[in-house]
Amino acid sequence: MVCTANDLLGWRDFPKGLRVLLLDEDSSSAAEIRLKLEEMEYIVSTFCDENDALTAISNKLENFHVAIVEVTTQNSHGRFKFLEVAKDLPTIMTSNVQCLGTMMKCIALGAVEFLLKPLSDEKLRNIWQHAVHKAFNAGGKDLSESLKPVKESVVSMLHLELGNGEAMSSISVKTENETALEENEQEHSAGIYKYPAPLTPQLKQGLRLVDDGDCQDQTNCSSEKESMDQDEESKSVDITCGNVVDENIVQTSPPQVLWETVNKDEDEAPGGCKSESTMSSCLQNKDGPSDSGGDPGSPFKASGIETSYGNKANRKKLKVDWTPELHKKFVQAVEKLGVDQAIPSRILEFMKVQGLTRHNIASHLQKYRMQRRHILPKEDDRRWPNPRAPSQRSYYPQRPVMAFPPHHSAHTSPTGQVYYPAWGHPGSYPSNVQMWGPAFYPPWQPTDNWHSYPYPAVHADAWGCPVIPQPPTHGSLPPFPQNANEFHSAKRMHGRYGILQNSFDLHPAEEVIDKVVKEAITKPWLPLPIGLKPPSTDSVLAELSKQGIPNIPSPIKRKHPR
DNA sequence: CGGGCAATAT
DNA sequence: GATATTGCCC
Repeated sequence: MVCTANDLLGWRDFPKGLRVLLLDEDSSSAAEIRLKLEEMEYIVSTFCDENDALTAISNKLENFHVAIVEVTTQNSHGRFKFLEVAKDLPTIMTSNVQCLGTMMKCIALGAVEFLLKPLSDEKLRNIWQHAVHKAFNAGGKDLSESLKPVKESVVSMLHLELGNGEAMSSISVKTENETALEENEQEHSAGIYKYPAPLTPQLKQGLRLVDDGDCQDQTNCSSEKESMDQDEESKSVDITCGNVVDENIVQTSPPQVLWETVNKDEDEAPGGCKSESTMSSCLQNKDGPSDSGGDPGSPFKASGIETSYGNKANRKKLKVDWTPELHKKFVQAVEKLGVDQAIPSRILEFMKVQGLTRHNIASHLQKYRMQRRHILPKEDDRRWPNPRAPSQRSYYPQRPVMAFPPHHSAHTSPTGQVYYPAWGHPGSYPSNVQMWGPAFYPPWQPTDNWHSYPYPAVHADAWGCPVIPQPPTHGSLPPFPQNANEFHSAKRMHGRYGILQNSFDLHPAEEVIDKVVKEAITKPWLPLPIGLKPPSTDSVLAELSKQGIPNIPSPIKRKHPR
């Protein structure tokens, strides 16, 4: 499946760093446009003279990703020429006058769009689409150099496989909602080439909208009823709803919101309208500095979504989509509350996410605990071969409640351990792969094996798993793979693998390496010390078996019979 | 009512 | 198969 325009619509801030050639004889107009573009973080090169522009293009086509060219009745001829010369550069024509003939000719000559002046923010904001469109439709061969990075970047962001165009998960890709968090993101203005992912901390939530649902059950983000709590940081959960029957995308312009289609085949039962709705968090955090350019319109200028999909007795289940952000919030809540206090209702209260129900939380909590149970005991087993002698009643090691700072670049727990957020910073969440791991590590955890091995690449998992500070030897490494390309397990292993190789001398056995990699791939949530041989479940079992312990109680089993 | 777990659904 | 929802028990 190929990436469709729909997939791209939400990347509102993608264009940062995109280079725009602006050709406009009207200097004041040019200045104005330039200013706007620059506010949007495009990089603008202004030309008043057509020939200069052409020269610039011919010299360095790769310096531009998209062009905006003013056309008048006087200069139209030259502009047409420009279009022909610059046919590899997505060119938007603009003019004060609307002349159908001119428009037609421009388009015919390859202009991607004709915009009437004045060029509003709206018009300008999305000009990047042409670059992306070109990038994806020009075919690898004649794809101009300037657009390749664009393509790569987009591919990265969409978690597509590069190369063979096997854009696998394009449909399953869920855009992540990112609170353009308060922090320190690397603001390389032109970073698009280097760090595509971080570049888009502004990536806003993607909401899957399926047509025809009742979106407005209890939880609609649009529900203005008792809107969010009076508080300042409430998020809300947005539910997309509707049946899975064919749906068309509705592109709303509300900032940070992407309505994305879920093209599921309706192989569903004919009669039974299986309306699967998902609720994804849509941070409409007012606090967010995110609204940089803010949408001119109301932050929530609902465009039809709620209105058109609002009714329906079809009150089907709203499936909560635990986006990383939502999850993160959840984890934070749990951590803040402390394990003993972490019960659904409190978590719910703490999270302040509109639309979430206690049940949702409970469910998630259940999974969360399951994961912990699955993971921690295993690590414990490594230390204490006899799993049958649990030292604690609780599966959740107690840890002092700690107050997280509002930002997540790093947290320091009372014990001095440094905690990192799941993915470097919220903006760089590279995938929709949920990573489950312990939110709390037992105090003992980091003290032995963990510390002995360099493990700079992976700092934490989604659960806010603590990580050790970077060893000096790897101090120069980035906090986390910054490249969204590394989104899926195999690739995410890159970092680990690198470490692995570094510690090759410690464990030269290739099988070991393979095993480690395999397991790491299989269980991406495991922040395993790579230098250390991480036993797979099987190997653990085998080892235990060798030691006379035929099996270990399944962690999945209920704690106590009912 | 609400927590927690298993069963069920998607 | 993983996740989320439902159902049921306490």
